[in-house]
Amino acid sequence: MSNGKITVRRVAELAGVSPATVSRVSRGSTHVDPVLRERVLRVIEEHGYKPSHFGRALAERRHGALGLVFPGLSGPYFAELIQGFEVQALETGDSVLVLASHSRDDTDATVIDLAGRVDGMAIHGGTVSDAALEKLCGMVRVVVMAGDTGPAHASVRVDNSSMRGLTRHLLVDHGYRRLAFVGNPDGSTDVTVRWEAFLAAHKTARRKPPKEPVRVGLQQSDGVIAAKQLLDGDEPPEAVVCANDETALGVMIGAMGRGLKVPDDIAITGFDDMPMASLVNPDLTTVRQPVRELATTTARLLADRSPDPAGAVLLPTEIVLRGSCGCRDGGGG
Amino acid sequence: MSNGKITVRRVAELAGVSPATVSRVSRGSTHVDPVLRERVLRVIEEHGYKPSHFGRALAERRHGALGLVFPGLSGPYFAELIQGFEVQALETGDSVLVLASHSRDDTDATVIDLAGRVDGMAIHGGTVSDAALEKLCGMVRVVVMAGDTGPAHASVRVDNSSMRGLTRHLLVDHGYRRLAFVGNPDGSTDVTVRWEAFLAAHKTARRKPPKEPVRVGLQQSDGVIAAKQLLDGDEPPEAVVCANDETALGVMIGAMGRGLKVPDDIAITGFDDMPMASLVNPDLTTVRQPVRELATTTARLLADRSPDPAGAVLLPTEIVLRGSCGCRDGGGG
DNA sequence: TACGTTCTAGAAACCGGTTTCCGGACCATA
DNA sequence: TATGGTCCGGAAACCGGTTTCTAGAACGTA
Repeated sequence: MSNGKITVRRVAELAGVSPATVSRVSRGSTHVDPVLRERVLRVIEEHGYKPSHFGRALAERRHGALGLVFPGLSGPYFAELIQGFEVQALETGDSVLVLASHSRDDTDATVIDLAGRVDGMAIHGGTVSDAALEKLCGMVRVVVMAGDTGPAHASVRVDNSSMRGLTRHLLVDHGYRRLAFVGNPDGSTDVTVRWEAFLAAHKTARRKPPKEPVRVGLQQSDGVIAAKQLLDGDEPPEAVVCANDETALGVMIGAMGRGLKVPDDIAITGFDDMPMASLVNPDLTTVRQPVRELATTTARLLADRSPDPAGAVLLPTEIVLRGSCGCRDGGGG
Repeated sequence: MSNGKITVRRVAELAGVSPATVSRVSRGSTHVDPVLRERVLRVIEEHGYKPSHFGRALAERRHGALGLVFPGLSGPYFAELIQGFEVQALETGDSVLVLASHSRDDTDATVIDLAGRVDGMAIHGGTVSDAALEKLCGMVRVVVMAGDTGPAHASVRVDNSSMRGLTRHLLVDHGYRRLAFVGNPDGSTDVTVRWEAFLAAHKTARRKPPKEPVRVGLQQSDGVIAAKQLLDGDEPPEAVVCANDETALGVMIGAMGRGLKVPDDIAITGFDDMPMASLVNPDLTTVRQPVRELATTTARLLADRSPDPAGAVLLPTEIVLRGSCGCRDGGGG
């Protein structure tokens, strides 16, 4: 009925009490005479009074909202991330403001603006410039996820070093010679670290350094593009190490489309262990990372109003050996 | 420096003017003496004054934010949707609050709460109950996207009836007998309409009604699950019509994993025309729908402060015939 | 009966901008 | 010089809750 336009003072008037009492009742806090409380509650019920977020936010000096900044979302990874973050935020009664716009240059200004309407911000690695990040830390509580750790902000990330063990597995256990890396190390912190771990594994195994990575995005379609580049050229690799499962699936689709057999003709690995990984044939060797936990931990850190400013959480990952690398040949079919 | 804690009155004090003048300068609106303006601007610059969204929202009686309610996001469709929506919202200076939580029962309450902090809400079809929707319409401007059209709210949707032409193509042009439908008609309005178009095409072609749909979700992994169900049973279909590209890809992966050839052994079609559709081998016959336009149109309708309350926008779609249905046999490789 | 304690409820200030209203200054014209 | 119009800037009210402060009532105790 009444367009949500009813205010404390109006309710107070209707119930014959003061605004203060209405506020007390609506917050359910301090002791109020049962008779008055009842009267106020009836008016609230009758007129559908909802306290305005404006006024409340202004008075409480808190927005009741968290910001979430992405590099442009796509794929199951970000879906899981946003969903986990949101569920956790709802838990504490916070709303979620997302910023997934892509253009890097105006993003800084947009991000700063966003900081003005939230109590805390979760920022995905590689999304904002260092200058902007520093400014943000001065404005609101900031948690960087899947990015660099720093002194001014807290961070939550996963242990990407499992990529080292996975690479070692391909080099040593399977004895593959030529490995290719698919993913852009300059694109995100995660990929940077995975690429470095890939390099390190080569060094440890005393192999000559691999070729330059195939610098593509993280979507399935990027995997198909990478496959074209890798498989149609001279000297295709024996194994393709992908920055995530999405691109690995894309590479696999590209390989199969060319009549190649996985893993006999070419081995492929991913990173994430998303649902599809265990459903393809052969099923995908990958690294399991706790994406949802990454999101919920971040949200929890932001909602937590404790004084400590920073801290670095590192979530464990686990290598999952399946058919696509050559283990259990023949796959799951 | 100053934790964003600086207020109009403080700036006014420092610049030796009244808060009113500061407000005027910061909004850049009415005529102010250049000398005073300059003085105020310098103080603003020096102390990094940013007007609080609280106060502004309260005074202007507008949040400067739009809500976006999803059934739980995943896949390129929702990624595109949220991104398009956000870009358009930023255009008008609005922030975006997303609600992607899945549990239907508490969602109603959450959605109502969300309505209290935004100026308008975009609601994806099949996300909230009719009762909640009605209540929302009384609170804020509402646009339903990809859902039912109604008298109280505006709506933007795509022309799903192309599914009818696509089905006809399979039945008549290719002469396939047994068609299977993958997707849950009770899951979303889009799928409902596509399923009905699928049925209608059978009736028009005077074929006997198809079997019950394979009721799975809209993700790639759901397609793999559907493939298992369809292909491992007796009497597999000659063609599989999927509710979207994601599941179609999943079915295709499942089919290939079983050694089947597409389209010779089994034809497959999708809906969306996402990037992957043209990259697989054979490339995917599908229906192109303008997802980004769906999002931007919705956001534009919400930002538009014109008085007309409702309206129904129907965006055109286009059948895209490629290799996976049997046209251009041999595919793109 | 008088005094002190406790508890409740209303008045008023406050959160931080915006905007209306009004007085004063400046300029032009009679 | 007097008067009318225009423009500018400050005081104050307002947006809608919350919270502190205080007055008064009720109750218990000396």
